[in-house]
Amino acid sequence: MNTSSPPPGLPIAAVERDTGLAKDTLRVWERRYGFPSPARDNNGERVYPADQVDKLRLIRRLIDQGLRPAKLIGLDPAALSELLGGLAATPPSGDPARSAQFEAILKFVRLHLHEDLRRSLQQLLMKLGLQRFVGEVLAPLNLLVGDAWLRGELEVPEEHLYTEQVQNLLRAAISSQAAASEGCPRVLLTTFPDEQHALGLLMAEAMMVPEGACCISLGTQTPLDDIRNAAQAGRFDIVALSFSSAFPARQALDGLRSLREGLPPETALWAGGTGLQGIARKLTDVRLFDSIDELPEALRTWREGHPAEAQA
Amino acid sequence: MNTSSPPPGLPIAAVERDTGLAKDTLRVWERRYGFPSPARDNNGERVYPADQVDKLRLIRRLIDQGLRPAKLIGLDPAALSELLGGLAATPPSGDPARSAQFEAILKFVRLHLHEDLRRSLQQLLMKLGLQRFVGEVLAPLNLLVGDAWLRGELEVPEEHLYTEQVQNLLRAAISSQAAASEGCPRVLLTTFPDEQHALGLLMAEAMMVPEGACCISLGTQTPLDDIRNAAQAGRFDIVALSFSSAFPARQALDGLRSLREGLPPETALWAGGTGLQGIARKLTDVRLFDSIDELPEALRTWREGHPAEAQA
DNA sequence: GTTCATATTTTGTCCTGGACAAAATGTTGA
DNA sequence: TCAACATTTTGTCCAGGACAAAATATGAAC
Repeated sequence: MNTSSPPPGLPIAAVERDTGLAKDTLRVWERRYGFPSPARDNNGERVYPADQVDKLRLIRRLIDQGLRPAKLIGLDPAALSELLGGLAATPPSGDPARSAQFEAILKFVRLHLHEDLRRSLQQLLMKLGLQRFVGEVLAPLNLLVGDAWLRGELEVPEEHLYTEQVQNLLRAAISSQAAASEGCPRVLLTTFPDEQHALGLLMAEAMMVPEGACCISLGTQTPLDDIRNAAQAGRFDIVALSFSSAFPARQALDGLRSLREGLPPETALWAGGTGLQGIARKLTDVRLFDSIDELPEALRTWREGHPAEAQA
Repeated sequence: MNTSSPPPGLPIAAVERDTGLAKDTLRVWERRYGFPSPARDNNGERVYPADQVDKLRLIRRLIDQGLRPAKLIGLDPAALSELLGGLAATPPSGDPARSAQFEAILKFVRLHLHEDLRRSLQQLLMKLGLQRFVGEVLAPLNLLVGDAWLRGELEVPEEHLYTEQVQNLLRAAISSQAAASEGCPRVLLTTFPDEQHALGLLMAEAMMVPEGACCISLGTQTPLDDIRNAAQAGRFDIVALSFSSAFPARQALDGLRSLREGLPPETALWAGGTGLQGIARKLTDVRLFDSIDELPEALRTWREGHPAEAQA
């Protein structure tokens, strides 16, 4: 705690880091739209005031939701927040009791009550079992957390706290089930290089391990060539990829196509996650999942088509 | 598997992603040193051949080790590899039996034998207990893996595989110990925004939880302001930060200083990891750890200085 | 001969302003 | 309602100049 100095502002590299907007984009917006309008330091370099960075953050989130810069840059922060609030696609949720539980969990996240958070998730996991926990709790909860994040009700530490706790729970649960080491099919899980979110992978793993699949996760951000090589070297039956909501559709499409070409035809390619929503179904020989609930059945279907290997 | 087309090369954005070298840097090297010398597509945009990207990757690693571009750019890939090999600071390691185990584990990583890898780590964990496992196995093993990675003996998937397995093991072990929820002191763990590596945090947590500390991890990449806010709001006694080997020293120094100023004096600030090696000890009121082994004793020392809170 | 302060080189990042293709949107006709 | 085409929007790329921070070399003082 020290004397609060007048807000000095951030250099362009910090703004790029904080907002996710490329330096080139920040400069071209300034030229084109007149916003942002950073001050300059002695060296002529841009210095962005904190309030402009905040507005940039809001704009960034709206763009990720499909809106376009020209319509956003003129608005004031209040209007932007309102837009974000209206845009959040909170699912109606059937069971009111379950909804109440979700609200309680969200409250724990907001208040950093990590122990309460851990305990309530743990209880649900024990009550429902791993697969139903993922499908009925984590999937909707992730949407709720995503919406709250969009609305600005959650900040970075809260989102991180939630992710950490869920990760701890899932990894522990998966570990305890993973006795079936020689399972079938062999599934390779990972994400493309620009995808940082690991929860989707863990959830997929949690859905498949109880079915007896042999899941090997490479974590996030594996280069395409490496995915291809690892899949062939490890004789995997299925390569599974996860895409979170803001992943650029084109990149996903191109990547999946290219990977499909590079993989042997007998290797299945599965992809899921909210990032694939509006994707053209033009992909041949790639299984797209609208919901993580489809995974167990997809596994069973795969087994029916591969009776020989199923007992290897 | 399709017909192998002649190497088309990568656009500058992909090279930035793959090598970690900024687009501006790639262009200024080309202007200054004549390397890289990418082809151009119909639109006049750079297209980097794969072999140049490989060389750039080697150069990048050597720069991270402290060498300078001018001396590296002229060398051919073989010479660069040799430099990397000679530079690897493989620690001598005392116990030969332990060394053999490490070699076996490295072999499992190289061959993607994830089940053997999991089992051998698991056995060592059971035999040594969590704290000794981290200090005596993971710490040296991380160095070995880092060296192998430097030399190019490990690629992305191997490194990811290792990280995933260790993470699974540690999270499961920590979860099973974490009964002491109301522990003391309260420790907040995280990393700075440009630090992606999570293993250091988990290892620190694994060293402290058995001592009865209440550890809350925010995972990687928390903005400075958010670290400060979370630390104050959560009434943490200690904020612990982890820095991996290539973290820019200046950024660590500035960040730690700024965080120190922003935190209440009664909140301790601890920092560790190979990224802090050559850092000036000019930081006042920041505890720097040369080795993770120092953590348990540091905790005990802290408790001696805070007898009142120790039973709260 | 070591330690500290000062000069010199190296190096990464920032700048301007122009260009253009890919994506998104609007329009037209079946 | 959908597909094909025209138009606008938008992000990324380019060249080439500039400069401060980091790294290294030089020299003075103990």
